[in-house]
Amino acid sequence: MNKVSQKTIERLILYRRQLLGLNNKGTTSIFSHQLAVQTGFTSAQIRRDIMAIGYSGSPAHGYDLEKLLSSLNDFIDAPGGQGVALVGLGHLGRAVLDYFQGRRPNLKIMLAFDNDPQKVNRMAQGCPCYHTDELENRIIEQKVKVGIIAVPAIESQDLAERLVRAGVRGILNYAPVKLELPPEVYVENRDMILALEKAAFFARQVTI
Amino acid sequence: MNKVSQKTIERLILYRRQLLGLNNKGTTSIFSHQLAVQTGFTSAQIRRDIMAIGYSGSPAHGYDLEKLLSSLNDFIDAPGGQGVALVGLGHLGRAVLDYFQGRRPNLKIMLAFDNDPQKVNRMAQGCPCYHTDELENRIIEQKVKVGIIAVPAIESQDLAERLVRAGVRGILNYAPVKLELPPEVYVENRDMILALEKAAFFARQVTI
DNA sequence: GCCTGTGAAGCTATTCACAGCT
DNA sequence: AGCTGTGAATAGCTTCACAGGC
Repeated sequence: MNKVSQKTIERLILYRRQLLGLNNKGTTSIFSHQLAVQTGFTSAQIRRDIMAIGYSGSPAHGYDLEKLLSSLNDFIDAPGGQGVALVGLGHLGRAVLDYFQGRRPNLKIMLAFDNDPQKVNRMAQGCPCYHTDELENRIIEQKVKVGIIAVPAIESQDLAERLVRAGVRGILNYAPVKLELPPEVYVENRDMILALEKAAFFARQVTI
Repeated sequence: MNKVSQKTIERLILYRRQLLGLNNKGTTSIFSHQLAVQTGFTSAQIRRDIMAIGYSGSPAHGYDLEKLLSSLNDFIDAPGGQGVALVGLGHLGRAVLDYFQGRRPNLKIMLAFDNDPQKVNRMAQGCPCYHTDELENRIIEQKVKVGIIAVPAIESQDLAERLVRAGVRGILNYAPVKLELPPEVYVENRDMILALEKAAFFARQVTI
């Protein structure tokens, strides 16, 4: 039941989000074709993905919302929750906090780091910010395994290496840089410049 | 020679970035296996991609850097350059300006929009910010075809529709929302929350 | 010898389509 | 009748491996 592709995980996360919304509205069950309309995937795709996490619906009533949500949570979330370290508290770092903080009960940005004395030793959206000098110590102390790189390109490789040395195993990288890290470290690249160049390219293509 | 997949375009953009760096250092030609090491793709992949844009190297000298760059530019960029409209000048919008502005000569964020009177009718990183009420008029006037959604989730659908009505054909969407837009509009989703959930998930998996 | 360009093979991901259930 | 679960088919993407050229 384990070992799921990156694409599948992305969809599972989106299903969960959609289902949480429905759950709040009082819906108690759903068919794959309904979720398909709401998420933009095909119903066959959804059935395959749900199969992959080992949950089964019933042909008569579709998927039980509560149970499916709890299967999704079990699959996606870490048992005791996960802490995240945010490196860089510039506009991007603050944007990440704005968008994210409090959104996922099992995932919390527990530490932020920056060099700016104006930011160091203050709270930002419920998250303490420390000087980058303290990065290794604080991360080891808090046993954080997930990091976010939100610093300028030039600083990103060095800080990523320091995260990894402190035990981080998954990095969300916003800098437009290919990080060179040991292969066991997972890197999710969200290159801000690439994204815009790509959108601009396809704005000119005839879709359809 | 046209019609290239999303994945191919992403790689082409990264090749170009790498090659621009080499060009500045005075390199004049490169073999696919060298670019492979520098970018982390395979040499066969690189040769296929370069084939797709209709450029040919020589077995003896590899790819001529100047010529390959100019083929890449011809393929990736719009002939007269493209203007971009940024909707939302909060932390995320400013981060986009910080990272992007001045990076690509053929792509310029020409307009920003926000509701905050503190921001309206001022410049931010060389880009004028107008009130959101002016969105349609300004975009039509400037013939902008690319938009960036950097507003809270709740506002994103409405603003995306307004962009499209004003003629925008490609949208970079940072909000954690599936935008419902006509199929001819290209949407590049960069859901900030999904990215972090995904990185957290794979931080726990045994890569390799 | 060592490169490029590329047909063919191999993989991965998605969709089809239907048996089986209620 | 209308759903799920899933084998089989298809589509899409990447790598292999080698002919041909300098």
